[in-house]
Amino acid sequence: MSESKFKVKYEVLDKESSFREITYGICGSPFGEVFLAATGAGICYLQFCVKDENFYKENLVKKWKNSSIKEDKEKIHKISEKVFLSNVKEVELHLKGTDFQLQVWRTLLSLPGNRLFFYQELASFAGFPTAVRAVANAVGKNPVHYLVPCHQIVRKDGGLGGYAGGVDKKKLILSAENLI
DNA sequence: CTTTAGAAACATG
DNA sequence: CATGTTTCTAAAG
Repeated sequence: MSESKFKVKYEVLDKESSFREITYGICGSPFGEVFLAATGAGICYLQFCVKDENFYKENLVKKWKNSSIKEDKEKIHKISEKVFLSNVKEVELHLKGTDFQLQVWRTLLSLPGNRLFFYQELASFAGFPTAVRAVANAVGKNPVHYLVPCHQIVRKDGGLGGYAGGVDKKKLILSAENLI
């Protein structure tokens, strides 16, 4: 299970992004409910629901300023099946962030899925061996949970570190993938 | 209204 | 306490 990683294509946007139509919705997953959103190009937002729907909607609007969002449960449901019941290994992501963030996320995506990593290791791989804190910061900003394996990164002192969806969820996913 | 400067914050070691 | 980046706020221009 941990061997099969997603193949991910992703696209980078400028700060002044062009108009996008974003579809969003809430759906189930093996790890609880998720808020999922996608542009025509791919998934741009995926978070485990720990707050109410409005919180994520606001976030979405804030991040993708020039875009309009609309709900489409069916479409989102379809996407989620592709992600979580993955017979399909290829998923399209549509990420937006600073160069630094993108590089960190890219590194995360290239990580082998069969073991844990320390924040420090990640920093080295990303090319910023001394910028651990900055990297951790970027990891926290990752808009697409689970696909970008931010849960695979842990503290060096044995602690789990943080997780936007809650540390419990982090633990849950890790044990489901036999990494812990 | 747009740009700039500075400070605080951050999922660490 | 250092590290490097982002984000927020306040003050200019």
